Amino acid sequence: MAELPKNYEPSAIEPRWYAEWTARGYFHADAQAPKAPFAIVIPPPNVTGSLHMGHALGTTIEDIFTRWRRMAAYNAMWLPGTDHAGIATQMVVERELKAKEGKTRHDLGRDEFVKRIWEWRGRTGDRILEQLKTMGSSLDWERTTFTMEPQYSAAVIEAFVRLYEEGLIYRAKRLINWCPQDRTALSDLEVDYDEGVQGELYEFAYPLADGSGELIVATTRPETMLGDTAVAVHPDDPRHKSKIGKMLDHPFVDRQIPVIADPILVDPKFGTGAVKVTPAHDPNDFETGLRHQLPMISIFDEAGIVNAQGGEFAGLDRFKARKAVKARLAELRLERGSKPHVHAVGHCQRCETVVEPMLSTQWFVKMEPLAKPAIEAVEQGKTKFVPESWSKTFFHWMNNIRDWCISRQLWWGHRIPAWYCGQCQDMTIARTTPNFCGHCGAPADKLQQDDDVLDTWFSSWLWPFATLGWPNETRELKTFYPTTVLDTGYDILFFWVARMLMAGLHFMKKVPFRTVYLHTMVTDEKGNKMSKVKGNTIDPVDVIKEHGADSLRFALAWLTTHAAQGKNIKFSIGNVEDARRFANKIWNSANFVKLNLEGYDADRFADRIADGPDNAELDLPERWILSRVQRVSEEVDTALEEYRIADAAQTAYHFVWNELCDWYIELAKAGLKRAGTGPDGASARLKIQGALVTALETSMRLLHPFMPFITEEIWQQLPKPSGAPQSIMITLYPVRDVRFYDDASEASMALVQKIIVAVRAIRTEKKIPGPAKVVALLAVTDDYKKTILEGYKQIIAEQVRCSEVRVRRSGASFSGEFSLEHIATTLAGDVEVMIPLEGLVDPVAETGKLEKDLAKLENDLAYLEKKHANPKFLERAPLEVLDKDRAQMAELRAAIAKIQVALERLQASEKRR
RNA sequence: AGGCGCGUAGCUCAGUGGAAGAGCACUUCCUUGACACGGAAGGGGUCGGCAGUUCAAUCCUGCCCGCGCCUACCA
Repeated sequence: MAELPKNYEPSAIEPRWYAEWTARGYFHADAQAPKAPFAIVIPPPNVTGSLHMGHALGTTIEDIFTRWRRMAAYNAMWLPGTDHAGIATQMVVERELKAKEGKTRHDLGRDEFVKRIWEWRGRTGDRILEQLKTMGSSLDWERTTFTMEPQYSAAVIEAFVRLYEEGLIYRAKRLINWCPQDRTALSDLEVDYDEGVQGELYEFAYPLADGSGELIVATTRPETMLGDTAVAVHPDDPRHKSKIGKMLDHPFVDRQIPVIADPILVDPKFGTGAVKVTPAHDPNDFETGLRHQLPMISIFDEAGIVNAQGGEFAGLDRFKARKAVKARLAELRLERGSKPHVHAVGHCQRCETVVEPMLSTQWFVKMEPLAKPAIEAVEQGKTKFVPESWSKTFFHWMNNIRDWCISRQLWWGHRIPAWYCGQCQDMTIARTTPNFCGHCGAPADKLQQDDDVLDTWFSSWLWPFATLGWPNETRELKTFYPTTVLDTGYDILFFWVARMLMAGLHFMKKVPFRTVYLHTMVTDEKGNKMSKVKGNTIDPVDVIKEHGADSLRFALAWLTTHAAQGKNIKFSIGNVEDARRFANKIWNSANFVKLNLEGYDADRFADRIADGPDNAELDLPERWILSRVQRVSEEVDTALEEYRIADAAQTAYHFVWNELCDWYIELAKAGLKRAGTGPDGASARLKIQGALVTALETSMRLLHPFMPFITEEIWQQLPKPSGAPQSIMITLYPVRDVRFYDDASEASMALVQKIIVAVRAIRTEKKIPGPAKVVALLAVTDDYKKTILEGYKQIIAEQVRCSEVRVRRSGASFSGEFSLEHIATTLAGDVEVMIPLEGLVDPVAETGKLEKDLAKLENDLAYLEKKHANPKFLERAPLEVLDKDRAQMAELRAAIAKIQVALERLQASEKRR
């Protein structure tokens, strides 16, 4: 058999297998298949997107779950798709239009511009989906969905119309978040608050109209005074009480405004105790305006420029207006000072422009009736959060939910299905373009459709069922809804997860997913958010090119613990390099196995272990490794069931590296050497080869969800019994086979390992070079251990490269066999391990070392004895603890006795000298 | 301001009511036919501080000190 290349080269393997899997249709799940369903829908990346570490993490997690369940014979379906991403996409195309043609979207007009976006999409394709393929994602590509495609759009409109008919969608003039740059409304969630912006609290005076004085107000936004329609004071504030009801002169516009009393808005302890009220540009003032029926005067246009209401300041940008207003107030001697003030300023999530609260007619979803069932569903455990602590955050937001502004003044998106009649002014809501006004019957040409489109999230919240054919009652929905797991970053818990729960319960009457797995954010190694501007990004595409998708995936899986809130995955390329070393280790272990398969017959070995290990006449190392691989399989499977991804990955890693490679392969080398190449050794060879292949093959299946490519490549090359499947993807995931659980062999092997380590430690300590042959003497306390060690002394000798191992009962003397003054001694548990080293052992140093060991053991024993001298402990501690302690004390006493014997021996030889 | 969470080996992080673990880094030795992207043997931690509950606390409770995140309208 050809030797594999020395180092693993992922680039030679990964694309080939992905193509093969796709061609064989392994990723596709048949909705008719008579298997238990397992479904995940991908959080649809933006069409404009390019693969970043966040996608890589989510993809890795989702593919691990999907492959794992697929291998457990579930009907595993992982649904791909992309989001039209309203603002983001429109911005990209607008920028391109500007750069290439020097035009704005208004130059083209709406229809032409939307056409250009579709063209752009056709040109760039779904680049992000192609990138997901390089990750090894086993997505069911036949089900790829785009949120703007006709079928999906119909679902969005259906949802809108139903909610409207149910009275859960309404159109109203409200104070909303407005982005003057993008010139659109934003939902509350789309506003990011910059905490702690250093600003100023500016004070100026409004003169009382009756000339009886003035009222000083404090504000962070002086320019909004152009829209003031009142000044509020606290009704019980003695400083201002007398002014309530009086009028104030506005210095710049021809208007008098009242002094009103409002205990909600005004905190008398803050500022001057008087608050200017601008109902059209501040949420609190808006509420105050409603309470007092104040006029609401908008002073900005949609670009944030002062409008005609601003009198002499009309035409100025908001920030220029601030300076101008302040300057004029100073001129008029109305300025009353200012002090530094730290406050929060809202920015547009997309373009970072300071958001302007504006009075505007928009569409809203009434959220409370939708939130209630979602809260109940989570309370009742119909959907579970992992980690569980996120449910608290969820409840907090859901219990304080506010109506959702869903209209956007964009061109790219699902246009609101509302038509306004030019004849009767009434509004018609319809699933398809109406031919007549629903109210007065006016013909279509009198109808004008609403210009606005829906918030992108209004389409995404339908994702788990709209992708499966809703509103039609499809077989897909029946099979795959509710989906099993939703995996996403915690950053979109409110944007997406909470809203999907609400939509799913409302439209499908069932939760959209059983489990929400919230993963953390990936940051750079210092914990900073990765950003192109900062230049600290790690591009998964580059990482895959250089190190392979398997390494990237394994690195991420290794780091994916149940992360605490507020903690991120600090990622560096070093993590990938570590994973790559692991891939290389696997590769070379497979190489070793393949090089040692002379004459191996997989069918014969399969027959041999068909009834478990007892009838197979296996030796200790084989019984041990086959037992271990089963236990590890159980551990990994359990960890995945509990969403402990890092634990699963690390458990498999440690098995492969530390047990299979470091121990079993070394034991197998010796075993194969012993068996030789002749016919006499055929049976012994078969058992060892079989154990090697079985352990490695099982490891490949265990690791396949984490590292799909390398495991497939190696799996393909391993000999398998006839009738084996064509691909590792369609094998069964390893589940425990308890017949191979072998406590006795594991215990024996643990003892053997302990002794091997002890002998090696002596050799290292005494600086005995490799080839030097030594004899190891073992003194044991009981016959059972003596029997075991007698049986495995050859194995020990092979592993520590000594010429001979002799075992005696403690007390039985080795004297007469070796010169006792030159023996190095150490303990492996309670087994005394001695190596006679003529001329290499300094009796004084050896005495010192042993005394140190003795002191530690005595200290340990004293601790336990003291504990056991406490009657309350004996009375209240559970039996297992007592037993464990007692066993430990027995072992300690035996060990102490051994050291004492060794010390006496040294002293005796000292005397003789 | 409220809520959630974190503080464990030099670094990044697991973990458990019964005298602490991993990866990387570090020290010494080893190119013996799977792998130097390797092997062997090691060093290293009063588990943030103080009190309490308990037979027993790194783990539970309270307070304190540092730090992160989320939500919120303080002019």
